[in-house]
Amino acid sequence: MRRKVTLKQIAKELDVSISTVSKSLRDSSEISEDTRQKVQAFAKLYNYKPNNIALSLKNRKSKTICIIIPEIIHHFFATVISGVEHIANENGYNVIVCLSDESFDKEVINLETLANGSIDGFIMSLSKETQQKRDFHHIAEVINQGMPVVMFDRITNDILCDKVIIDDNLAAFNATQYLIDKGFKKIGLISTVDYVSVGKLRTEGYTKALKTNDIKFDENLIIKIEDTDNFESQIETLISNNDLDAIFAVNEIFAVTAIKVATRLGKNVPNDISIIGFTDGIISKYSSPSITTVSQNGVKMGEKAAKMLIEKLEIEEEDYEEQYKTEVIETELVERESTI
Amino acid sequence: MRRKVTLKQIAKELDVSISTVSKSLRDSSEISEDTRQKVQAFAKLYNYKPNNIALSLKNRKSKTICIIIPEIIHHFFATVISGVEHIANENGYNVIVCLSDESFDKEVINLETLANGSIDGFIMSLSKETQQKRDFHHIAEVINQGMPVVMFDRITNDILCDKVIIDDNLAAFNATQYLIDKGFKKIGLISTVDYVSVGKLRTEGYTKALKTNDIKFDENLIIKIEDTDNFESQIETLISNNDLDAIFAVNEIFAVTAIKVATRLGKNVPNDISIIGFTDGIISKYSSPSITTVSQNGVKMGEKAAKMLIEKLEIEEEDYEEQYKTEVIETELVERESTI
DNA sequence: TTTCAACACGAAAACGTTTTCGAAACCATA
DNA sequence: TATGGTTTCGAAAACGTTTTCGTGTTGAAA
Repeated sequence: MRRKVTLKQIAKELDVSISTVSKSLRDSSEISEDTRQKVQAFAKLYNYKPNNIALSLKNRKSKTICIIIPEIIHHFFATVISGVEHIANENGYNVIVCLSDESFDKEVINLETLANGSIDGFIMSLSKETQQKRDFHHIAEVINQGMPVVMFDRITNDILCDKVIIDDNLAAFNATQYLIDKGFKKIGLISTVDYVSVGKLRTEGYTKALKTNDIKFDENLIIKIEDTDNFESQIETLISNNDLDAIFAVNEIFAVTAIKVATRLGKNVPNDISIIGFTDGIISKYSSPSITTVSQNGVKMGEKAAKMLIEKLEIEEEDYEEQYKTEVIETELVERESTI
Repeated sequence: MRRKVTLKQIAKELDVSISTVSKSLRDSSEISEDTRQKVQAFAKLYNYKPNNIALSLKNRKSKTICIIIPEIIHHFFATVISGVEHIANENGYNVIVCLSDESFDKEVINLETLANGSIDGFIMSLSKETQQKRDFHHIAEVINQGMPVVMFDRITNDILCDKVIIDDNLAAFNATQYLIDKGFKKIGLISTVDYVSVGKLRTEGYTKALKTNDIKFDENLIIKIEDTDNFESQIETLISNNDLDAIFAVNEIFAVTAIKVATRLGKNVPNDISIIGFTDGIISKYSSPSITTVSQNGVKMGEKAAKMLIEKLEIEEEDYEEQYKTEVIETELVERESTI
């Protein structure tokens, strides 16, 4: 177990100065062909690699970005990470992944511990708790310190920064419209509580589609799920109490559970009831019947977010102008077997 | 946008030395109560936080660990990350996530770029390509440089290091035995090609169970899937050409696809054919019928791996003795609807 | 022989910490 | 007053780089 070799050690061995070694390795013209080769050969022999930490300190940048997500188990977030990682790697950046576990406090801690030189910028999606509290001072703080932040998916308008989202409202509108076009009138909605920004937006899209098509809005056809424990019974109540033509669910889990419950209640999907989900993950793909769903393309979101962040990081200090963009990623309705 | 304040700046403002500031902030008894309070108040006012990079350089450790996985989209790996992150955070470590995308080259690059001070240790699961090439020099190298490595799930015996695995062989044996106990004799196996270590082990467990119960081993009942593209047709051939009682699939995707194909072929799962999968992810849980499967508990694997790594990192240099453990995580058969 | 550029290299600062050691300044005791 | 022990602080080294600037040596031209 030999320790990593440093410039100093090489310098000592070859009886030259540290500067000479450094310059030789960087092919500086200041150094004679002779010593340059000697140094390079020696460095190669001992497998010299510059110490990243020292470089970070010197350059005042770490070439590392951090992505904070509420949950890694969600397929969507995993795909976003995948996209971020891809672009980051292409540009020589590393990715630190932090999980907030939907907790405000963990989000704060993550930001605080990493905003001290460890990383160059953040990509983040808000935790449920943060959205509920509407307390964003921790984010404002890191931005104020000059650290770029890109928010995605679960964002807030209270913070000025780059954002990448899908048009949740429009996507939900289109999904609902798709059902309406099939001739359905009694369309149920399985959504989340309103403080989850995307849940609220999707609910609004659903409502708008109904209104646009002059379909009576019925409060009873909507359930908003808070905790993830006993939502199956809520869905069961929804389906058995109303003779629904179709259901729009704001995520995969809700959609697949709706299918399961409907089937158990003796309804055939899609013949008796059509179901549309949101997020095109493995559940939608492998469910039977497979699920018609709104595809968000998490990979593309991650890639876009990473690109925006890195772009901010690489512009020179003097050229910097405070200007924020919000990118909207296209969604797509993937038609499968759960709709007629 | 104010830059982060440093010790030097505080020292200058208060007209004391850097050492005094540093000591004051660390509550050194060398400093008088007076100046200590003065410095601390000032630091708090300007929200001073020590620069992590500088600390890393000084302490020669980064308090960061890296986990390299083949694919983040796989639910199992996501759960492992979750476990690692949890334990790491508890111990004040950050987690860098790297994806090898099942590529040998990316694995090498990840190891090389991070093994230069950026991180203190690795947790990794081998890429398919690496397992196929059986080339592990890159891992041997970082270990040789004194950097601890913990391998999990997809491991190799060619490298000496800490490992955390499940007993794939035994788990597969138990799953097969479970089917045999139900009275099934014609049991199909959907596995991966042999160079994927876990695939091979699970195949062996299956074979052993048959042998132990004096059931004739039939080559035709086994398929080993290489690429993930057209495996559905292979499964279809398997099911339609043999009148199977049951199927053991070595992962979720294969299991759920088997259900889908069997259903399409007019067979009822579980009444006509029972199916057991491997990995207890969302697919198994939300499939209809839900899938009886071997639960690996990725979270526990990740936690264990992280614990082992951090333990290695925190022992003093002089107490260090080269000694490696292999931890086996218990598996569990989760009974659901896909078996009779 | 003197002068001057070109060449080859080294010293030192800088990035932001922590820590060791030395040195003033103060007080109390002999 | 001389001695010695505290108390309180600062200088400097160290972590491993890169880079600026200075300096000594060489060779050629005057």
